[in-house]
Amino acid sequence: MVSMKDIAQECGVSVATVSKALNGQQDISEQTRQRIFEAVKEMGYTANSAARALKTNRTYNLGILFIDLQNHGFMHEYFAATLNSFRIESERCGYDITFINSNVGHQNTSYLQHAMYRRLDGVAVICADYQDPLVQELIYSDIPVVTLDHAFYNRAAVLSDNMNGLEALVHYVYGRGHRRIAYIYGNPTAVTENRLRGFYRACEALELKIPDEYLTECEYHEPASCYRATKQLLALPEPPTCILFSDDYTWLGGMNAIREAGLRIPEDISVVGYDGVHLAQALNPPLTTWQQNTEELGRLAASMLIERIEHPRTAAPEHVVVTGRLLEGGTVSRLDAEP
Amino acid sequence: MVSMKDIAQECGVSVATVSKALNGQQDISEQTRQRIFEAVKEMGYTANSAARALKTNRTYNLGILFIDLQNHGFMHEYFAATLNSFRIESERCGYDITFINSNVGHQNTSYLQHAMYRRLDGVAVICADYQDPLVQELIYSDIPVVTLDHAFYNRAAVLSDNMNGLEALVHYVYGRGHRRIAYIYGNPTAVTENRLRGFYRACEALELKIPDEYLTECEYHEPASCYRATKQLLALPEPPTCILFSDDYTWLGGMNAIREAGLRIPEDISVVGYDGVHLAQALNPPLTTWQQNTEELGRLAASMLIERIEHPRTAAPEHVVVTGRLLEGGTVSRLDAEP
DNA sequence: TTGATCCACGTAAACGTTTAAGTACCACAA
DNA sequence: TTGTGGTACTTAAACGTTTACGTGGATCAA
Repeated sequence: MVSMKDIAQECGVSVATVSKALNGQQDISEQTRQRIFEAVKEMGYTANSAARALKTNRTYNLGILFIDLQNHGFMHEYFAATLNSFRIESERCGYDITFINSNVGHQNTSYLQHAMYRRLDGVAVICADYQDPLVQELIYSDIPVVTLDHAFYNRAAVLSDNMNGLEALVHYVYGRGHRRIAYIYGNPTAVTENRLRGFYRACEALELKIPDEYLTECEYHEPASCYRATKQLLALPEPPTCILFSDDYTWLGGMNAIREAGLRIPEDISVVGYDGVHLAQALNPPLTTWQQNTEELGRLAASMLIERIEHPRTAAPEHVVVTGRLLEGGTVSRLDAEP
Repeated sequence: MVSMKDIAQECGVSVATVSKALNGQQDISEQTRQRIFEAVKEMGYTANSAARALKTNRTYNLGILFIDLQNHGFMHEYFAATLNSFRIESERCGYDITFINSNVGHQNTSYLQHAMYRRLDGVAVICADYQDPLVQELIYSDIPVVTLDHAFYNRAAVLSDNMNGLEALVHYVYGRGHRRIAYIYGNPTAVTENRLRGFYRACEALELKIPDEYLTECEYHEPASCYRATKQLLALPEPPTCILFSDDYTWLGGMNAIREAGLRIPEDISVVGYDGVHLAQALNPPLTTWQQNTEELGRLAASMLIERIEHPRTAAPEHVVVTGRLLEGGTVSRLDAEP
């Protein structure tokens, strides 16, 4: 592989001169710079990132912690989309990304060790078990960190507005005349708890009395569990006129239960999802839901992280909230009479 | 950051001794080895991958070319799942992965240059425009390469059995009594052309005469375009009894058209997808489709690539075909009478 | 003429490893 | 005694960069 030494030899200059010419230093004459660039092209020189990293202590590599225990991997649209936009922004800024795992060189290591081994400039925690001590060790290390949907003290974070999102959804269906509103929420995490909080807040503001049976839990990303929960709701003596579902994917289980009961959407019952998954928008009618701004979440995570890497002193560890928006599909009817 | 030099000083040995101890060389006494490991733990030493790479010419980093022009990113389940299993297998073997792009250090470069800059040990082309000269430059470079769903001369490849898959689907619906079989295929790529070939082969073997109107194209990953194509099929004087769709996602457009026409699935019309997307299995009835073995595709791509990296002479550049399987959902009726 | 200034380049050390080759010491056989 | 062989290290060079500092020559003012 051709190195700077070869270029230097070819051009009859020192290695330092080649380095400076390629890095745009000012104390190189236009003539020799030209000569060097020509030689680089002709001989097919490519810089060696490892050597550069060794010398400069900068790898231009960002770590991503993306551990999902259920092993849906990139199949979860919310994370996939956020990850994608994180990647795009990183690349735009000249950074590559590396997934952090615990298998460095055939031996089991901690996430932090992996990050240190690769000398990552920074780390984004996109998806992980935040209770895991190994995750916390990484977050509270000396490496610049940004977390998604979880806020840590003195660490940067981007947060989707889960509480406001659910609040807005309740207000929306209320505005269309619904009073008997049920909520099938996902099993407890920081995210679902925030949504639940939003639900309560809206109910309080609207002075809505929601019976206990209207609030049920279902397993995250498990349509079958949602199917059962929906069935129970429909079997109530006084069933809800509108059901909020934990997320667009799980909702499919609910849809099956509703179809099976011979009910039409939205004529007989209204439904609302959460996420803005593509597929649910291809259905007829498209699902009314809350679309999280994944594009912005990923982009911001990357740019905040890079900011903290490149300007450690000026960039404070903020917690930024990204707002989503209502996707008004066709699954919420307008009720004229109030019960 | 603590380096080998610090460890050496602490233990009163040379740097070479530390290196050899850590790398499991045999000419180190058990005593000093112990001392060194203790110092490593106490002082918190982590090896520097850049320095190691510089010296050994091995980065234990695999490149992934994953360029989708439509920018669905990881949202496409087939690629997402394959990528995920590729990643898992790579990590199991001690490799990290790096996405190849064209933005190295703020300047526009070729894919090959990026790969060379990072000194990637090998590259997997998961998703890309294979006509692109920059992609071909990468594939025909000196770097070990494996491609997905495209075979190149003297290069390793893993291929999903698109032809057999579609052939099997036709045989399946034929076996259930269908004769008027339509196929809405995706716009031409190597993949869709193979599927179309499978369709023709099955028709030939079964001596099926398919009218021209039964074969229509629709835009890849565009439910709306599939919606229109389906509508046209349903409006024919003699509509098909079964429609094969290009893929599970696009099929949703077809589903809407069918629902809109007031037809029931599978009582009034049968449908078949391709891919085995999770969501389509959550519908009721679950879609009958061909499930590509993404887990195996990704795993094999990684292990073949690593094999070629670690044993360049013994590992020949094979083309391996991975077979999928029929997912028998509930969307194909059994026809008793033949038309 | 001298001395200051500037330009364009060279020198050399350093980053943290790996590894071929060398060496000091000891044990043991002849 | 000498020679041989093995063990457990050390030495030193090398990988490809970057960068602080040095330097020789040209220019120019006094």
